[in-house]
Amino acid sequence: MSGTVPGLQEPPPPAGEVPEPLPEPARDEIRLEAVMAALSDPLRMGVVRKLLLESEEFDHTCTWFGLDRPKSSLTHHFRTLRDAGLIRQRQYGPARRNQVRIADLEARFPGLLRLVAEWQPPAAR
Amino acid sequence: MSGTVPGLQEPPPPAGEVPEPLPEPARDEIRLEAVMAALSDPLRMGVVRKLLLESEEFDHTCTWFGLDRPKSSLTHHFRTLRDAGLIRQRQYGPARRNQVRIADLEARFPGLLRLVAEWQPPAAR
DNA sequence: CTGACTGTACGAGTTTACTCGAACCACCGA
DNA sequence: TCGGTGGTTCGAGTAAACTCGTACAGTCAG
Repeated sequence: MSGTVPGLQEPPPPAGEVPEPLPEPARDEIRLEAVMAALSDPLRMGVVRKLLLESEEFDHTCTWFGLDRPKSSLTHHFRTLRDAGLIRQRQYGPARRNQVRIADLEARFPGLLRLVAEWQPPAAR
Repeated sequence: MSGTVPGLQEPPPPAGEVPEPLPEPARDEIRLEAVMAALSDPLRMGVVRKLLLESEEFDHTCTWFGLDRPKSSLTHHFRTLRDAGLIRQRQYGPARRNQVRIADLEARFPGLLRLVAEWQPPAAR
């Protein structure tokens, strides 16, 4: 595809046991208004959408998304997504890999992820 | 049901011609992230949910919702909902009546209104 | 051990949203 | 004409969110 964005190629996580997820709300604790608030930011909406559309077999680190923001900003946004229950984060050595909690979200708010996947960014970045 | 909330009984709008809607985004201009931001506030989520569940033949004024907030606050929240494209407002004499833009929202974000209708408020007010 | 890599924690500045009082306006009925 | 009702606008205070630099911590390869 377009080769401008770095990091689209990323090695899979080291094979072996899967680390435990970082602290996150249980399925029944995910609140719709918190999910809405998390998705009201275009950057975060784009993160979830990209994970839904382009992640293949394995989950990805924060740098895979090619966002040109400082690391502390990315930490903030990914933590917001995790606190809202949208993504799950696992620590693979030094890297932290992200995936969408598809089963939990589909069970709790069916159809919502489809809207995110079909979302059109306001301006092509 | 519970008789604590005032204004559940409300007369229908005066019969006759229907006023034009107040300025609002066209169907294709409704942005998902703006809708999410509007629904991230529990008060506004409750407004849309109540309209979906309890409005019957006609649309309702702001006081029908029984919200104990100053009028200027309600103006702010209803304007936020209208700017995001969630509700349509029409001026009936001195009163302003609200309805959910069901057809527009269902066409643009199918399934989203169902999530709002099934939403559970964090604490029963 | 040292450096590269990924990411956190803290703190501060800036912006945005929410909240509300006060003054005002339009309409309607008596 | 005079309230009462329903709602707006302005402005300001407060709270929350976003943004980011700096410093630091853990892992891994050499």
